[in-house]
Amino acid sequence: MFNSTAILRKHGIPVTAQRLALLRAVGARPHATADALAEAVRAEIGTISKQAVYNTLGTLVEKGILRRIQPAGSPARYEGRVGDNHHHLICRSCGKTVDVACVVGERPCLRASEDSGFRIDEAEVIFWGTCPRCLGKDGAQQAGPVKPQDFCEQTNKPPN
Amino acid sequence: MFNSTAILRKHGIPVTAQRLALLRAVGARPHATADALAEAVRAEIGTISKQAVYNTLGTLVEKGILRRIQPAGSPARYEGRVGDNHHHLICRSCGKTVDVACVVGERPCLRASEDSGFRIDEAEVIFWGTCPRCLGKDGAQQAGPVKPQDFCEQTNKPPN
DNA sequence: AACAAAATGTGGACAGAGTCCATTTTTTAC
DNA sequence: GTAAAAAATGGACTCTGTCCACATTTTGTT
Ligand SMILES: [Mn+2]
Ligand SMILES: [Mn+2]
Ligand SMILES: [Zn+2]
Ligand SMILES: [Zn+2]
Repeated sequence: MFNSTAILRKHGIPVTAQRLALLRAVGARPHATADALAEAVRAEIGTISKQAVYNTLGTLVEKGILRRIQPAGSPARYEGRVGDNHHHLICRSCGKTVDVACVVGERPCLRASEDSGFRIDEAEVIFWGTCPRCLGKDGAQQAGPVKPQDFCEQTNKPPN
Repeated sequence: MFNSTAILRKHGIPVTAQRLALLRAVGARPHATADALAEAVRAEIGTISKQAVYNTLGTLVEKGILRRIQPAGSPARYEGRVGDNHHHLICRSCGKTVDVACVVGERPCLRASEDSGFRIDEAEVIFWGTCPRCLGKDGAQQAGPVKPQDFCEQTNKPPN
């Protein structure tokens, strides 16, 4: 109720109920989609427009307050863990997304073998695989992929 | 006129004019989008439906004949360079995409610091930066980003 | 070469994610 | 408290990609 306010003020961003609620929602649901965050905010303050969600998340990402990741096959996801240049590990079957610490820390953490004259500022790494739940108990692939909706505990949205 | 045919036959995929044309189009335009490939095919054989494009590219990716990459902020891109697990370097300003050799070769080429019980099969790496053209001559950022359309030589689509 | 079954291609409706825009409401600065 | 600036709203719209029913082409078998 004041921490988020301070963050917005510090960055010169006008403080609104929608922004505060979004910031709280992201804090509670790392790697959530814009849509999942919108629903979370609606549950808390009643209503927020799709546009306010996108505008706010966009602004917060620009200011470096949030981080946006856009894995293949998924809408964008947002998280409050910024500044540590960590990476992600995503289940191909159910979409479960977990953080993976970067051993280097600062970005870009990898060096490209040839830079083709580019000035490289980031090395984005996504590890793809199958999560423990989607693996059979013996490590074999289960019959059908676990549907994302079957899965998430807090929301009935694709998990994480 | 026979190489692509052989590839399809080898994988048990029925040979159609659309598939042959798509395969040629991808060969000539690495990292092109489905839409750009559709236009290229239309220029060559007159017409192809959007659905045939998506179905065929999907099948070819499944069979390992093509590779699909889905960088943030871009529609999917396709390339015929498969089996070498190379990575990509993308210009944030204009979208120019170039291959970066993987020093390891086989995938997953990176080890995650903790696997959280996942069975990891791929480490996807995208280097983000600014291409030589989008950098000023002294390395300073230009005033405005170069629009993708201003850029590509062969097509008037977003480059590479 | 001709045929039937299987697989593809086609066009058009539709869906998901995100953007644009005019208008209304809220926040900020004085 | 007021006025200017910034955000929020909601609805139209765009861009990628998918679904579906039906027409056409490929295959592989006579
Ligand atoms: Mn994360
Ligand atoms: Mn490539
Ligand atoms: Zn899973
Ligand atoms: Zn560029």
